[in-house]
Amino acid sequence: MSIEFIQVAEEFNEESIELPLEEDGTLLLSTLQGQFPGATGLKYRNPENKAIRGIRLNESRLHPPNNGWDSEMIYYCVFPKESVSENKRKSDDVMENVSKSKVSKCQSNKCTDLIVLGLAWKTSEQVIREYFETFGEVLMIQVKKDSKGHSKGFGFVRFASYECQLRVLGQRHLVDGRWCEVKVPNSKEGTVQQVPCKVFVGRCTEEMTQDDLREYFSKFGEVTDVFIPKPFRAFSFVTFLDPEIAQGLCGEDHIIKGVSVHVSNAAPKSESNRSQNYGNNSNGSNYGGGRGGNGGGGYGGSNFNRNDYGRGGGGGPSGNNGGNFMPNNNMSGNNPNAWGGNSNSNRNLDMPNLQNLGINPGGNQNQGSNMSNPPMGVAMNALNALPMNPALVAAALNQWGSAMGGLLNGMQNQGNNDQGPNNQPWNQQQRNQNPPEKSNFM
DNA sequence: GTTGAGCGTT
Repeated sequence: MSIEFIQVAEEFNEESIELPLEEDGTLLLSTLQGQFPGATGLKYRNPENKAIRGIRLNESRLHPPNNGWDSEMIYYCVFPKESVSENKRKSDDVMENVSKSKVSKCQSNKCTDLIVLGLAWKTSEQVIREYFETFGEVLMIQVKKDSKGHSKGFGFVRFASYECQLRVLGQRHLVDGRWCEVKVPNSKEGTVQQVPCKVFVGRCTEEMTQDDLREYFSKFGEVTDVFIPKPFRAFSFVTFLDPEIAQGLCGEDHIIKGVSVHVSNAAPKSESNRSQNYGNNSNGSNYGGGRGGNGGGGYGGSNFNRNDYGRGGGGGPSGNNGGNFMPNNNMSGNNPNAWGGNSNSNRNLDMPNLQNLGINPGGNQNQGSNMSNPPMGVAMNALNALPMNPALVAAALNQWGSAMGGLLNGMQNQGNNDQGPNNQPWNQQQRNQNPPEKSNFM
């Protein structure tokens, strides 16, 4: 009666792989991740009502649906937001291109220790290692502990390849039942030069879909995100896995669907542009920046539509419009001046989120300093002072924004409101479709 | 035995 394998595919319309079940009928998450690095769960289409159903996940085991696994069914991987679902394809070529290009002279693609925030107290280095090894070779895992040997809830990870580092920074992480954040540590600030992954694509037409852009730009390297503002605004953002690919495209014209588009840096430009406002706090949201005070909330009220389960971080302090940024308008006169105050029409933030904008809300990289978390303008000034290519500077912001985006997407609910018993995050429970066992967390 | 923003030799 029981089956030994189930069919799993990365995406719809992709070929499936048979994955072995355990004796108890569950599928180990590690088994899944062995074939699909970065996957955090499974889903399938319920034949009865066509709805997508999630597979129960508990203690790193995927449990069969109530009526058991169906050997005829294809189960599909679930990836965290911003996860790269095409890892199997382009990554090798990308890194080839990169390593053969101008990168080596620039230390931007060096791995650094990454801080992992939000670990469960219980989580061991071994468990963390097993998790991150699904992304690639791990050189070091460290959990910081107090004198009694109890975890402080954070640690460090170091990858062997920069590609892995990029992937990991670009998403959030479910480690041992907790959503964790991985960032470049503050101590590395300024040391690590991050390069922009995101480009601005100007002169887009309304006919260009996300898929069109993705397909077109994928030939240069792995595309991890395509953002098209709605309503239509004649530009979009394309994010590549590899920043060098992104850099290489900047300044170029490309023809997509017979239309010439212009690629430029998706980054804040100069001081002069910075007084602009991303618009409208009409829904109470705030793209951060502006307040001179602490680096706390500011984004709490934002509505990140792309997140299915991380919502509800009730309104952070509204950071009254300081420190906002224009995308780089200098390259193409065609970039619509769209960020500025138009926008009562954008009710629910179909505007790009922080990540798409490449913005570091609240200057969080300066935590722990006495700089009172300067708004971006200040950060930019500081960065401009560095002997770096301004494009790379912009990129750094981009990267930070990325990390922050992950934070916003993933961390919003964890540990604040609405937690279950024992401080278990309900969002986790929702994902698991059942309340987590206590043993999951403590 | 509690905690949940943070930033690494212990």
